[in-house]
Amino acid sequence: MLKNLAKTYNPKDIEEKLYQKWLDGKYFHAEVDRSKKPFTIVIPPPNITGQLHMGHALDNTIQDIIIRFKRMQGYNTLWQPGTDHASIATEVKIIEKLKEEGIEKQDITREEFLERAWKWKEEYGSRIIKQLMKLGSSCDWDRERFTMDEGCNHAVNKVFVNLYNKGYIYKGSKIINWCPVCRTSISDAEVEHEEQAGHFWHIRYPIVGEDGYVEIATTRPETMLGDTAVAVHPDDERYKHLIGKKVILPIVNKEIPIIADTYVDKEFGTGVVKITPAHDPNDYEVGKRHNLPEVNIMNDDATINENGGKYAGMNRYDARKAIVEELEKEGLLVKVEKHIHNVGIHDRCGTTIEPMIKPQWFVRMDELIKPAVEAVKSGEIELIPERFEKVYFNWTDNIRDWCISRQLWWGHRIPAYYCRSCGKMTVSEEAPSRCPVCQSTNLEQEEDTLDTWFSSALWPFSTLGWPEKTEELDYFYPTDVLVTGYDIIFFWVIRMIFSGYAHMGKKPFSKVLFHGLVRDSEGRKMSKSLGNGVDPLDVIDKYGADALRFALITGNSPGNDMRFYWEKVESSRNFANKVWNASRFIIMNLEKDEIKEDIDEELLTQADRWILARANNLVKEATDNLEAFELGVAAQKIYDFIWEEFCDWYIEMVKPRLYNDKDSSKSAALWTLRNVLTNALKLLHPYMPFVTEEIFCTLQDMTGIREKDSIVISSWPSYNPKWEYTKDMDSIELVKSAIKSIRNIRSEMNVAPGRKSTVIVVSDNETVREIFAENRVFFAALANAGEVLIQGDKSGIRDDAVSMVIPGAQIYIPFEDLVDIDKEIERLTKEKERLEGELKRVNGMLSNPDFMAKAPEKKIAEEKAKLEKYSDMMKQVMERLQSFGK
RNA sequence: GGGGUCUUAGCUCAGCUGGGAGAGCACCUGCCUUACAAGCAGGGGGUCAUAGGUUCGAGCCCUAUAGGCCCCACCA
Repeated sequence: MLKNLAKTYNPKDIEEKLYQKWLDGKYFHAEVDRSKKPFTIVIPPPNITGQLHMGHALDNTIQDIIIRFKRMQGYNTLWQPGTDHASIATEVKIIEKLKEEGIEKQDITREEFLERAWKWKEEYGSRIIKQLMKLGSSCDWDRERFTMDEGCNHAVNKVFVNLYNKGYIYKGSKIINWCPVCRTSISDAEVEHEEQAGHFWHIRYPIVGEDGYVEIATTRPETMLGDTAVAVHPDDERYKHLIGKKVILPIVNKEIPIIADTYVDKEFGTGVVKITPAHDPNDYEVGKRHNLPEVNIMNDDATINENGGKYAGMNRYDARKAIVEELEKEGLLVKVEKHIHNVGIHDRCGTTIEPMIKPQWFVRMDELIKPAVEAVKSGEIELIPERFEKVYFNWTDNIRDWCISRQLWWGHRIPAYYCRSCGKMTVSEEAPSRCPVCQSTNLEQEEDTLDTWFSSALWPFSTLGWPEKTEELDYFYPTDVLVTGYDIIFFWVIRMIFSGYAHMGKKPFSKVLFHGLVRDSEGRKMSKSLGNGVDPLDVIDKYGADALRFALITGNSPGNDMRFYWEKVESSRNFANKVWNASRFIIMNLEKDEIKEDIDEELLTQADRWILARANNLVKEATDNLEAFELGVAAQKIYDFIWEEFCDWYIEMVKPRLYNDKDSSKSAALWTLRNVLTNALKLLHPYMPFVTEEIFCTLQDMTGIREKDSIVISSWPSYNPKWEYTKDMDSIELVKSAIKSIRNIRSEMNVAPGRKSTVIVVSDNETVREIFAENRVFFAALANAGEVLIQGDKSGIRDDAVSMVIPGAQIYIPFEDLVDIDKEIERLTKEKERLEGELKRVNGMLSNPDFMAKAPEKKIAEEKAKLEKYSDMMKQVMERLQSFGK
């Protein structure tokens, strides 16, 4: 079986097999178990239209790391998965598909349309789920939900009726954002603002009964067709006398009043504003204040309607052009200026929004938002990083009613029923058979559907069974942490929070962990139109899921955007390979011997105790970091430990013992290798689930020491005081610096790699000499030393031997050929200068009375120890220099 | 207009509650050493944007300035 451990790690060979094993083992499945503490995450449900992109990859990797970590810690973990029906996105897809068949949406019935939509969902809706599996996501797939499944539907209707009955949902004609392409209203959150280069047209409106004009500046001349007033500021001396008079609306030739309203900014434009209540939100407000008529001049596709007279049928931009031409012809156009202004566009399709007055359904937010504000203020819900609280409060402080109705077919149809006989409306969860007022059976359901986010807002409890009183709901709710991008804080996070309080009476989650966007290597957003997107599945295909996951997590901090680099994936892949090979080495050695689970601790060497202590320390730190969601920091520490301390130092140190069957501590070496490797694999598992599982299982099969069938359900390593790092383990650090010195000298002196050097260690400290004596084997193994002499003084050392100073000792390497003494002096002088710098700093601190008085004891002690160390090294350097007569 | 955030080695970024500047990649020099060349060993490279301030001590805290990015906002 070991022969199968290839020289390089090949993710393709194992990922699918292992994922299937996890599914078969039901390791991701959670059942209510009151004897264990639950830990729950609900997935941000990906759209059924979606394909896995880097944003998903990052979001789900973070969730998977957390959930795997918690699972190993012994929590009863539930990662609740599911998908979102994505009303507009899906409807657009269906319409596109219909078009390919030459069918327009209006050519088929609602029922036929929905039939096709469901078919589409069955066909493509699970695509993204399969992709999430490739990433290694450990969701409880047995509990997969869909925002339009029966249960969620039930929840949506229930919530709608509840809110309606409490007066929080109302229907009304208000000005809303209209997308002329999608032909639906959208909420404020779905409008993006884009700076566009436009124009300022200065137009004259003739004053009725006088010769004069008022000059108006507008960016949208076509809307004049719907003007019902002209406004000035009440205090504007220039126009005060005109208030109450009338102007003739050009082209339309209609008299409209000049009104006074403080909304007008005297300084801006000409100080006179045309008022179009039906197509501008501000004008709408002005219109309400002054009881102005609202003249809608547009059709749903933003072409001019019959109110636009001869312009009827033109689209908004053609009409603009034609109207400007006509004004010019009539001498009413004063001038045209270039003007940059903000234009609202629909975030889904990029179409310029047309404000329109239409009957729509709204959620009144003022009351509902209160507990959501309080929760974050009091810390009951924690946003990570904290700075997003400002963004959150900025939105809640300026909250406006939420327009929830959409003129779409795909979605939750609003449970309101109109009586064709008496006109009365009934709102109820189930379709009423008769009108409660007139008993007529001639009822008709509201055509509109709900904003897709209406159902997403209920996700944390609808997925757990609400409105049924399920065990799951009782046990897993509130959930623990929500992981999502900061870009949907308004769409989703806030709405889940207020919904949780409104319907459950409890918060939906305790913490929200925000992450940033994954950008391309030049820092641009990945987008289809730019063609700069990197497909996570390509990355997985080339380098493996573990490499992708690790690359996405390392080197960035919560909430910050990051750039995607193939080089980073490559280095993560190299790390996976490093782990693979180190394990291969260990397994190859374990194979030859019989391994026991326990060890006679007497047999452990200093090096063994050192690496066990370092591993123990890592357990503590990585666990702390993970608890605080500092995933990148923990990953870096695990990486450094495995690569440097474990592979580059410990494994190299242990080789002589492994290759010597007579070595009495060989079994201790093997035991330590297995022990440390196992713990390291566990710490790494949340990040790199596949490679760690493969090795973990091989290791178990090999040694016969078995914990669990899978690392997924193995237990998280815990800090063990027995292996605490103690002072005497510094001996290994001392040996390490000696080895580094020898390597350094050899490299600088261009010693041929194969050639052995005699090494003389000089120390007047007996303890230090003992340390080197005990560990002398490492000099040959790690630094290619030949004879190693350990002595108390410099006797017998040639003057031109090259030396390095380390704390408490000097390392000499005599060369057969004469060494360039000047070069040696130069080296020593450089070292002297470095030490002088250090001593100056330390002495400066210690001789500063303020420092001595105010700095903590511990810090002072540290500095004193350093002073001693550096002084000693300095002394040695000086002696050496003096021996050269310097 | 309001708010956030960033400015640290050639590039991309870490740096946890203030206590001797780090990683990956790139670069230079040796090595195919029986786990790994997707590797090993050694090395060069930073006045932590600028200017003040707080502090015994500042990359980290405060203020201002410059530049980049982002979000929110009804100036026609």
